[in-house]
Amino acid sequence: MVTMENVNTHTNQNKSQQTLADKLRGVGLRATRQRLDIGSLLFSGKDRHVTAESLHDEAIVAGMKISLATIYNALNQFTDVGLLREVLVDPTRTYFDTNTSSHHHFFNIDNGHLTDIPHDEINVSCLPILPQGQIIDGVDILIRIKPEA
Amino acid sequence: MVTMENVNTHTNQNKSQQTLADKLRGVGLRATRQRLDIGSLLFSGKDRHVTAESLHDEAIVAGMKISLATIYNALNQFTDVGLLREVLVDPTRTYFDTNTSSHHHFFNIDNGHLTDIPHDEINVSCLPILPQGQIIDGVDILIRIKPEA
DNA sequence: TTTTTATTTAGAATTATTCTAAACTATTGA
DNA sequence: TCAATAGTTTAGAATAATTCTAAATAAAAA
Repeated sequence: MVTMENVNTHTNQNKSQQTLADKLRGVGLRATRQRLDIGSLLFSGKDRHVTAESLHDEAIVAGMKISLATIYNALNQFTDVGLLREVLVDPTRTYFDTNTSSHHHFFNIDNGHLTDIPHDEINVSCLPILPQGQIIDGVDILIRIKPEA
Repeated sequence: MVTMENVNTHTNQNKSQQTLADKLRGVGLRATRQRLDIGSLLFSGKDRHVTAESLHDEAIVAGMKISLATIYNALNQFTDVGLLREVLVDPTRTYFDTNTSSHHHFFNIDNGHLTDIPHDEINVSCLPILPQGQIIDGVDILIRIKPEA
């Protein structure tokens, strides 16, 4: 029996889900429905900044059946394997960034909005002397901005 | 009656507490015993990075009678008036820095140790275009370091 | 298939932090 | 100096983000 549920509709959605499944297996994670759903929200084009809560709300609105615990698990796993990156801006909640390339952030202290600064638009010069025997793991630059006047 | 408790012992401790009292009144805070105690731990020479918990532990060891809630209150008030500065390095707890001048941080991801980078040892060039109508409130640079090899 | 191993999830637990409201203390002004 | 007032401290409750537990479920392997 063929229903709408098992017909392959050949949409872009399907195609990107397929790619995503490979991506997940490639990092040693099973391509479960929940992870594919989360991935479809996170990795469909534009870069995003989400919290566990915001992503869960979004998933629910999109009609996905998924628990908050699973969102937390997935965000942490995705971060562990390098599919996401944590951004520290607010001590009360963790933000995750789908852009894992080297770049920095503007944080609007007025409305809590976070935006990327392209890598080539900022530059740290005159790097300080590192403590003995230590090497750099990463550099995070956060520019807090606010409305003029 | 004169006891050890109300004799002025003319120590450096006393002197710095006096200065501190003025500092507190200068920012509109009453110079209570608790705030003086906390201040004596925070502002006695070298710059420090503390959490509410670590400072409370330290105060207890020093024999000070002070509640954790008061530590939280004081750290937040001191931050509000510019005597301290918050540093975001760990999503699970807030660090406070007694160095409020413009500077940045090394964060040792191996042991969680935080150290200052003097202002003149680091430098951001080529500042990115700000979103329309926004101005910079501050710039935080965090360099994550780890043991070599 | 059947078995094994990973994943999901509800709900409990944990943890940092804030809140509440009552007791206390510094400051003000008579 | 002393009472009135306004700010402070604190125990303990409350909150909120996140993790944990253990049982049910689903994916992969045999």
